[in-house]
Amino acid sequence: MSRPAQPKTTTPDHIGVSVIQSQTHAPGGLQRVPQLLPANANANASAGALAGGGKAAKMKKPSADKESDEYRQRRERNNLAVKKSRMRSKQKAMDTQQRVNELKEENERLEAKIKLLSKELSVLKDLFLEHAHNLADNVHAPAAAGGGEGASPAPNNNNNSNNSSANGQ
Amino acid sequence: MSRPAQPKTTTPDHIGVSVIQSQTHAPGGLQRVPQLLPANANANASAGALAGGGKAAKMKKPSADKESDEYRQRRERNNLAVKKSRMRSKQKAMDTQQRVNELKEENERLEAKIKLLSKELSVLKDLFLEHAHNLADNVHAPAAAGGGEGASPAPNNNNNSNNSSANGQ
DNA sequence: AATCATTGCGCAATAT
DNA sequence: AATATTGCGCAATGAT
Repeated sequence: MSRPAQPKTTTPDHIGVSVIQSQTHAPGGLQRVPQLLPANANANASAGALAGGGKAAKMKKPSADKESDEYRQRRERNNLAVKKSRMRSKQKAMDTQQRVNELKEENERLEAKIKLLSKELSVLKDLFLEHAHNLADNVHAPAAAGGGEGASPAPNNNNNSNNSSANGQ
Repeated sequence: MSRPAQPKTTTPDHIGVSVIQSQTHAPGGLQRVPQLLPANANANASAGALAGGGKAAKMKKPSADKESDEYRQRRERNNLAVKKSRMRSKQKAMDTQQRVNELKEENERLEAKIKLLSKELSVLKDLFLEHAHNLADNVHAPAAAGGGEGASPAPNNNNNSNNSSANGQ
């Protein structure tokens, strides 16, 4: 659902206008109070409303002036990193989802196998019990036991049939 | 006084129809200064390179000139929605991860069960084979065999049923 | 037309 | 110093 074709990013956008996107600037909306970050030299334009204190001064470390090459370069690198990071994140999420599907499938497979094995086991057990009974009968009546049911296996095949695994959980 | 304009080198810009986005951030410590600037000031404040004459008039579409109550209100609502959406997204991711763990566990459980069943089956089969041999021996050296065997289907019943774990896939 | 939900994106603070 | 993550707000777009 919602699979926008990302009009941006790798697309021939540009409606043909100016692409101005200077966030964090003074121009129109809110002005942030520069304190920890490089942000000083920009009170040029709409100065009127801003009470930009000292301009043109000393920003030592913050070797960046918002417009500085340094700054722009850093921003760009970061944007790239962010993009990359997010891409990974998404990929990871998808992988995880995939994993779920695979595990679900395998689980079904395993359950099927268990079912099969259980059935086999059940059959064998029945056979086993039946035979045991026959032997017992023979012991008691060595000559010729019940003939009527001779071919009919397992009159008592209901006794076990389910305790295939005694484990509980 | 042009804005940083578009990042020049390999920058993913997007279409920006005179969108001066003065986002303000208020990191813990910094505070945003809600500011009142002439309504129109921002609208076309961008480089005058826009299409036709850039008049600072009333633009209907942007339904609000950045300061409008309407605007702020909408923004706030959206910010809220975004936050909510992202929260959900994260939660979902965590749930999925959780699911993976659960499935993995169940998987192990199932495999253990299979192992157990296989073993049981194996034992029973051995028992059967052994018995079958005994019977065969009896046939060759009938001590008191006689027709007593008529009802005993055992020996040849274990036809297949031994590929317990031979299933492929 | 309005509203909420999603998504891509850039910024800046942090973490590594 | 550099990249990686993360929270946040904006705006476009999808879905109601």
